[in-house]
Amino acid sequence: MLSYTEENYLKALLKITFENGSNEAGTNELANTLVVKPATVNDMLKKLKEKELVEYEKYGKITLTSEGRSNAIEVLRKHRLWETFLYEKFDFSWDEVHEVAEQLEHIQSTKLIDKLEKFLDYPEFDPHGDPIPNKKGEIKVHFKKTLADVGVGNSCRMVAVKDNSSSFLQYVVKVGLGINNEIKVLSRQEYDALLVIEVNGQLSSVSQKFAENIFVVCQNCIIGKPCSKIKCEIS
Amino acid sequence: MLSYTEENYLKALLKITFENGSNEAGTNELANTLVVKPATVNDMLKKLKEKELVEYEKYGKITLTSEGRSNAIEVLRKHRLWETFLYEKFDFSWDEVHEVAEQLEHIQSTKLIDKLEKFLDYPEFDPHGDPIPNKKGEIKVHFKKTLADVGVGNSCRMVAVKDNSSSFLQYVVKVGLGINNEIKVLSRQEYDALLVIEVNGQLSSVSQKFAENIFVVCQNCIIGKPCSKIKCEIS
DNA sequence: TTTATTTGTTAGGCAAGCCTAACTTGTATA
DNA sequence: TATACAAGTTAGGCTTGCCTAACAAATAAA
Repeated sequence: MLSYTEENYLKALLKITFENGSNEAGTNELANTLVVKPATVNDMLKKLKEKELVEYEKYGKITLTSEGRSNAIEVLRKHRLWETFLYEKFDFSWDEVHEVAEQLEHIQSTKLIDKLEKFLDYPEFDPHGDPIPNKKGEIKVHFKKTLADVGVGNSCRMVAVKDNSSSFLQYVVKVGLGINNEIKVLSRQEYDALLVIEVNGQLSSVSQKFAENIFVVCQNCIIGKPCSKIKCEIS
Repeated sequence: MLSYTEENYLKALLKITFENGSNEAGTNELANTLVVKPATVNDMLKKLKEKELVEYEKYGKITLTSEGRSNAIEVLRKHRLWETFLYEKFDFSWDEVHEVAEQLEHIQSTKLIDKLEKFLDYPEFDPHGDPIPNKKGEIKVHFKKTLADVGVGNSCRMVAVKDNSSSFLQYVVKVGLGINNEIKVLSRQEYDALLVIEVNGQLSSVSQKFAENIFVVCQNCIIGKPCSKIKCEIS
């Protein structure tokens, strides 16, 4: 049985290795993600190595073992199922679900999670558009591009966000955006890539940074199928 | 913000004082309930006193302050709402709900609990028949008698159990009993008060100890209204 | 009322997770 | 290649929540 803290370390490692597009992570990187000091991470790494959940040598890189990885995926699965539940059944807004799901993801009960999944009718994506691992730990590989990649005059549909910070999510809502909303790119400033977009008739200017955090599919794409060369490697 | 452990101490105090029919508890008693050593309880009592959640002097009795009590009731409310949820929506059996609810009761989110309550349509009693405190912390006073109080030849309806141990609950199921089932008392042995009861046509012999742990209402009673002089003082 | 037993307290210790401060190793840059 | 900076490590310390062992107080029994 893993502690709440151990689960969070594994989950953070999964997140980092996914974002890096490799299967390696560093001590500082992990410390930043978890908002603790590198020294603390070092202690924990010894424990996780002892339990054969990570591979790791002094001054080397950290990788998840397959045991560690499957534990991390299980936590991710719970997190995303709970997010979906809160969003769909309890009218939580899009930017509220994360915080509560952070707590719920640590509840230990296989039966509960299986029932939850069934109750939600086996969803494949959470409210942020991220794929939900199935019971076997399989994750749909998800090909995505961002709003920053869409050409002027073209339309796309939002499927997910990259940044889950509350400030970002609130901004997204302010712009009038939500999952499955259509976005039309009206112009792009040469100098700083500032975009003017249209969402449900509402015009907004958004920065490049903002646009890079909005995952989209183009008009002929289907969620879960390739829609560009930009591969979002979750699995 | 209270820790998981602090919440459990307060909840245990509420339970003990309820069972004692007084508002006092002792160190050993609390240690037994929480399955820790008295010395550990002593440490925690100092902390809870510091936080003004309990009143307590050296070698004296422990009582909850109104602040401590309302915290404890909040935990109890969450516990019972989650039990109801698991039982009604996720097909958990009667004896499975407790363990998972023990974890869920510590999730911090007022919105979540309010939505949960609404989702369940403001239930007044949990699957064990125990009253669910409302948002203000009010608990329906519940007058109950037990199966041991029912006269030979009379019928009653089960509304709750006193003992929540898994072994007891499994035994209850084995006898064919569940909430709202009608029980007919066919005979009572003079010597040891052994009862023969009939539930859905099934005859069983049950001990006095067993019978004392089954709360019932008699035929003309309504749950939540007095049905005997035996008062079950939860509030 | 004296003694035995139960109940409660104190002191000192341990593991988990966190910290700071000082150090070492690795790597990028002049 | 020398050096400076970033990344990682170690040592020692803190809090929380638990423990055991020894002791003190209260209560029940003789």
